[in-house]
Amino acid sequence: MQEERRLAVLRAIVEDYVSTEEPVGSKALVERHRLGVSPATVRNDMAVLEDEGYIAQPHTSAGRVPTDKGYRLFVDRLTTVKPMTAAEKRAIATFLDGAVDLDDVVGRSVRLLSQLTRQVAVVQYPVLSRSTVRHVELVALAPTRLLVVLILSTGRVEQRVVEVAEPMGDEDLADLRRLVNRAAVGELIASAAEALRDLAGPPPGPAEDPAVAGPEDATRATSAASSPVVEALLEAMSDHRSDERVAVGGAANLARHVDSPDSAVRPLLEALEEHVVLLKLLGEAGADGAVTVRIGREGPYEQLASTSVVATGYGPRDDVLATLGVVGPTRMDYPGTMAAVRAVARYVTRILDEA
Amino acid sequence: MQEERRLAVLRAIVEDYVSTEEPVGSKALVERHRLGVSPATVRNDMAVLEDEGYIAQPHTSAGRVPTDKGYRLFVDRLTTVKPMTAAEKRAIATFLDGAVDLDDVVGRSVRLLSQLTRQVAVVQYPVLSRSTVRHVELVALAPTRLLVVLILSTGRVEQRVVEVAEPMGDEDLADLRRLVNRAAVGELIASAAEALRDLAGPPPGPAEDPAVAGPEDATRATSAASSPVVEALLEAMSDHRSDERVAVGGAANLARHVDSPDSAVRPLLEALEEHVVLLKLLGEAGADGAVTVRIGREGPYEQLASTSVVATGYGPRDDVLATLGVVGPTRMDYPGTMAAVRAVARYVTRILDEA
DNA sequence: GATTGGCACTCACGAACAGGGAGTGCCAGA
DNA sequence: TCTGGCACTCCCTGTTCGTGAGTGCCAATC
Repeated sequence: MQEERRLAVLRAIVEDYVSTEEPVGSKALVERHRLGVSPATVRNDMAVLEDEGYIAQPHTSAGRVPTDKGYRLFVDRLTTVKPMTAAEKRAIATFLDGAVDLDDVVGRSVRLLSQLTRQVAVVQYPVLSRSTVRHVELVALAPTRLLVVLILSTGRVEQRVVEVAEPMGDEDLADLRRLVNRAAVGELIASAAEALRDLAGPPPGPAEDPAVAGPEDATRATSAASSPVVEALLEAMSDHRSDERVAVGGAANLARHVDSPDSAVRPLLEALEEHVVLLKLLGEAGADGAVTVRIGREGPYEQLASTSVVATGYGPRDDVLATLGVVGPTRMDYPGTMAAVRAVARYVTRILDEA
Repeated sequence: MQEERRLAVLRAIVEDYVSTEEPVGSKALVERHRLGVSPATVRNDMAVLEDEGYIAQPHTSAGRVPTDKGYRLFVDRLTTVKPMTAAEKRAIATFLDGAVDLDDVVGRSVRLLSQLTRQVAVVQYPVLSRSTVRHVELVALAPTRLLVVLILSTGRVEQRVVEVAEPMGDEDLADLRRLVNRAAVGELIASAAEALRDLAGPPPGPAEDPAVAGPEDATRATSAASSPVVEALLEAMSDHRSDERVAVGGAANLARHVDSPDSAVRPLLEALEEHVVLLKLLGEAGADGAVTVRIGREGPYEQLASTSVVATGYGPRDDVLATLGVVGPTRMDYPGTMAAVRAVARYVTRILDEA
């Protein structure tokens, strides 16, 4: 009974502190919330909450401020994610629908998310490892120079220029293209990589049984070229740079916190440029629908002790392709942020599904 | 004679103010620089410089601070761009040499430039308008769905998915591919666009003389498909999004100025996210070698009155493909920044030339 | 036993104030 | 034309002090 009220008090403290940005006292609390008790009672509750570590005082005779633990309890038990309004949903849908390609989808998402939450938004590009090879294209730039283009099911395009030992004619090129595509198209990139490695053949024994690979496909020129081409493809596939790509938006929102004392804008700005750090921050995302919240020191970086991360996975058909989320001060509107993150993840998933 | 010394005083003021970040007084000036005169003399010079608008006092009885006009004079007449050391040059070269593709070149440049200058670096992607079409690739995703890939001489790849009215066989596809490539490859994108428009043919008269376009190329399916494909290509070519692409790096360096009063980090952070704004900031770049400096209010944005831009064009063979530069507070090390910008532009140009 | 009103206490914050110091302008002399 | 000297200005820092919001505790009350 009193327990229940204590939680109500905690909720009220969190809500007030988030909106006013100032430590909240017992008197102000009973005025702004219909708690039905006197300030003195609230004070008693506060004392208990403080003992239990949910709130703290910046100094004696100041109001109370939620601790990380307090926010945690708030997020876990005291809040229900408020659904977006119909108007907001429509706005999200139309904003994302205009996207022309993958880069654009990601770019729009990040802008949208940062505007919805007025925080810094981070969107990871769909990772390669789950995607399949849609097509491999070879273009002759010069007699011994090829442009290799790898097109993936996510819409991502990787390209490499390779030099080959011998000049290739149109026929050779067509043969090689057919060969490579036959091996890779439709496969997950992991298995495609394997198939391609087989194709290139083991370097020690170049005189392998040609009948296995396909007798009439392998002219001298194509087999000479296949090795560097396959190498480029493998490199493009395993290139971690792609896995690590993220888009960041709304950094200007940090300026709002520039005056608060411990907000530590500096390390966050630095983190935003280190994409590896960002990915670690986003963390392992739960499946679609489950929004992960990491509060302050729960995260992996000591320097970001006063920042929280709200993130979730996205991707078609329960296949979590990547993660998106929001980074902001621990003092943030968790319900609103979680709702926005969830909504955007859903719509992005839908868009990718359609494409 | 006195005129000369006055300029020396101005130079000394700029240098001291840039390094100390504090208004500089007459006494400190004679101590730190061998001016060979007394503080009183310097004070007289300062009074003249202030009358002429080159320096100003934040308040009475404070030291002097350069005005925009003062910085301008300093940049134009009092400074020689100090060349990079051999070690720096080597570092730049090796850092940029590792790049695998265009995106990587740009990404590395922006990181390099921000580290060299400890400011915010901005690098514009090479613009489409000067580049030529290297290849157009068509890939069938489904019977009535094509992936159109446009490959440009700069290494940029644009892609679009288009729906066509009638199913296309492999032959149709090959025909169309040949047709499109014949029209566009090697052309500047402006003339390629024109050629493509001719190819699609005027919609009112579909029964144009087929002999002109090439009799056996145009099967029913290909001519039905050509229109949407060409449309997608034209869109990709004229898509201003590509022209406007820029990379930004080193935003964390802004945190260094977060405490200074009028530095106005906020609008700058906002500007960094608005790529159109950034491009306007970089401005029309002079040819390679000529570094443009815009100081404070010389720039187009009132809100960025206390930020300067140091920029230059880059691109192979006097062909200015794009612009790169640095954005920072008016109080910045102009000689060092100009040297870094110039050096990076040169090396990027060389890299692009080789590719 | 939980709640409440009362009361003394603490401490951050802002205003008012004084002293020190860096810097200036001006003037007379070299 | 330069220099030394001098009075003046004002920013900055530290101090003091009053005020007010907020707390903790206790006795009284429901």
